[in-house]
Amino acid sequence: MLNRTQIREVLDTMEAMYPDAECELTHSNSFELTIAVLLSAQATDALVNKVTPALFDKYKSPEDYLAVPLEELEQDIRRIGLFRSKAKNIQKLCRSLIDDFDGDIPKERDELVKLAGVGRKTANVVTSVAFGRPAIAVDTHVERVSKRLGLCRWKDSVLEVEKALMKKIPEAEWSDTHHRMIFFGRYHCKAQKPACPECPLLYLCREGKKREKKTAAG
DNA sequence: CTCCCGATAT
DNA sequence: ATATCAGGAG
Repeated sequence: MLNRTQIREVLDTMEAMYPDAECELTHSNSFELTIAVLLSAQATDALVNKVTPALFDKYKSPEDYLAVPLEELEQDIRRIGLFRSKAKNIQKLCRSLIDDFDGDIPKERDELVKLAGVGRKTANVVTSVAFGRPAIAVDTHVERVSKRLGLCRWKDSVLEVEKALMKKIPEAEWSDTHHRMIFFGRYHCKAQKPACPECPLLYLCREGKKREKKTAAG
């Protein structure tokens, strides 16, 4: 586990690497963002961004998504994967937006998670990106990076990772750090082929040092 | 815990 | 061929 000084070095290094890291899901309002994040479960942002332009052109309101048969919406998002459950969740989400939330995406996480297909991670993204609330959404990248660097314990659940990060990172830096960790994980500390040899954080990374030994021996 | 699931990288 | 991708529901 990293100490205070090391955590500061991690935050500063990531800021230097990705000073302008931000949400890469294309969207023009909180409703589109929520749909995009829901669709991005177990899919890459790049793929979601290929599908959403036509999708957002066709469906502009909750009513629009409810006006077509489920099968039609399924076909419109099929390429993203998990399309049956996602299509069903989108229509359920739109129904409850109209019935329970006056047609608007709620701003609080506790309200957001009541929507179908919206769990804690998606709610954190929406409340943070769309409404500027401080939050750390722990996705696959944030979890992997946090565990490799030692910002949390290896055995931590996703919620425990989030709590560890919120405790160790100043609240004012939550949202920026969150996006920088996404970029760091997506483009540098990748799941399959991490760039350890050229990593500025290798000196304090348990996992990176292990990998260095491995490649040196093998 | 399992299931959902196509696209892409390795 | 297999792993992974801005997870969530049952």
